[in-house]
Amino acid sequence: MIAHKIVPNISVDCVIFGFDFEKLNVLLVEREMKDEKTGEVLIRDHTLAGYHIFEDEDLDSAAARILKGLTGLDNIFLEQFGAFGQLDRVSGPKDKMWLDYINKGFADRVVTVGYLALIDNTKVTLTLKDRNVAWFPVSMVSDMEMAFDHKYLFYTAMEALQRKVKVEPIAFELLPDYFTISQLQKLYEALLGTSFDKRNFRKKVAQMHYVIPLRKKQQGVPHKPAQFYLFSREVYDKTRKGRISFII
Amino acid sequence: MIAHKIVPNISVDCVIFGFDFEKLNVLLVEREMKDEKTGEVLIRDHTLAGYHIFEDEDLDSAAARILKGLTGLDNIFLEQFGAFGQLDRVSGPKDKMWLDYINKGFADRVVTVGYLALIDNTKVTLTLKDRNVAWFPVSMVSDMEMAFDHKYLFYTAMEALQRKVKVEPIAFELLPDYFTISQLQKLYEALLGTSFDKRNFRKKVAQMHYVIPLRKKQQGVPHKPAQFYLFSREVYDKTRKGRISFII
DNA sequence: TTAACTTTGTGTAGATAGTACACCAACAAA
DNA sequence: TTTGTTGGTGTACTATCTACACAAAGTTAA
Repeated sequence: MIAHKIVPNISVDCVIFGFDFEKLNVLLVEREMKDEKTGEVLIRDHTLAGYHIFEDEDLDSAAARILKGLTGLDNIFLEQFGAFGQLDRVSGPKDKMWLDYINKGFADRVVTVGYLALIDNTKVTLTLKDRNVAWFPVSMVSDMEMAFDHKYLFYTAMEALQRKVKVEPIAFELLPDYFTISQLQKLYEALLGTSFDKRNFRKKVAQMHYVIPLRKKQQGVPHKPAQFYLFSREVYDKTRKGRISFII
Repeated sequence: MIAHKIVPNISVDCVIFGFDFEKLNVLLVEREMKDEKTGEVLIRDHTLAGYHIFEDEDLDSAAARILKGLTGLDNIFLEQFGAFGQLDRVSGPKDKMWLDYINKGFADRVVTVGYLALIDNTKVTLTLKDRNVAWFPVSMVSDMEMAFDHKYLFYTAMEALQRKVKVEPIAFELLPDYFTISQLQKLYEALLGTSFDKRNFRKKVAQMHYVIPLRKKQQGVPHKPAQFYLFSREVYDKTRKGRISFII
């Protein structure tokens, strides 16, 4: 293992979203610091998955590295949602104390680049055990204490996600390869915080020729089994209409 | 004037767009370097408006500072479109030579944050004289030589602009306070590289209640004078419909 | 084996928005 | 008064959006 030199004033933070067929979740890392003598808990809050970039790696690679380290996953949807450089973003009292404590040679002034990651929950959950990493419902974030400006980063990521999801077929990144229309609908409802009429939603999906029905059906469910579908990016790219819709 | 210390490895670059009622333009700075002895031109190309951030300023302020320095304008639409951190982004042969030449203590590895600025051409043009700064039609950029990865930044900004313009009422930032519908149509056509049917376009504008007709008309034009309109952000914010339009 | 439960999956009618298309009106200049 | 130029309007057709109710296909429990 090569020791990489970090860039002390540039970091990358990942807002990692997952969907459990019920609600949208975000992956957070617990940050804890105890008084060495008394054992008193001085800091216990959460941070996004992030780290400083290395001197010999670009931003996207740094984000991918962090994601892989935490989830074991490769080839994940990962996209920038902004750069953050407020002067005081890492200098709250707890944050100062923390940086002192871990003593890694990070600068006082750090610009971070935010990445948003969408992962298929069914493929993870395992690698996380015995680490201080866990999924939290996005609705819970408002009540949590978070390090640095990470709560702000989270909400910025959330807004970016809601904007993108209306305009690009990225929601599928949060679903397994095979999914039902109901699952897709629940996902959009969770993402946008709304609810849709079932028949109208399905009519819409029927127009998306890149959402392709399979011969497979659910099995063992105590109700009428649903049909599985898959998302085809090839079909999407081919049939995509460059529609212009001014906002009214 | 206080001397600010720069951050050697973080910069901001502004892609400044303007509209002259005919086409979309971008503001570029000429970069020239001559051999000290022979006078031979070693470098003559263009860069975006950019500079390293200062230690005591955040990213948005740095972008605003750069914009003000170049155009004299304040309160300009200015929005991030990405962060760029490729390892080799400032290390082409000419770029190395240039950085050596200007010798400002910039790092070899620089992460830049791209900002896109939209300005009302009628308010500038003046302050630019006797500087190596000029407007270029965006269609001309493909044939120009540009410093660093600035051509790539430009195209990324262009795509971001085209995306945003379909979904947010930011095009108005490129027009004067009062404008005609034809000017608005030409602007959208220039931005998106398409053309629209006049009647349908005007029907659409009529639905945008935030585009408000004035009593004023054009004067001194050798044809039927057009009515002026203005954009009202207040009305926009009030009447905005949170429409969801999945892409098909 | 029947009944109860749960989720799937379907159609229609009215309203709204999108598209394609041609001509007269108002002004300046010659 | 004619010419040139841009501004400004309406209609018929199609596509999409919205609101809304009930039978079908499974499992489970009586």
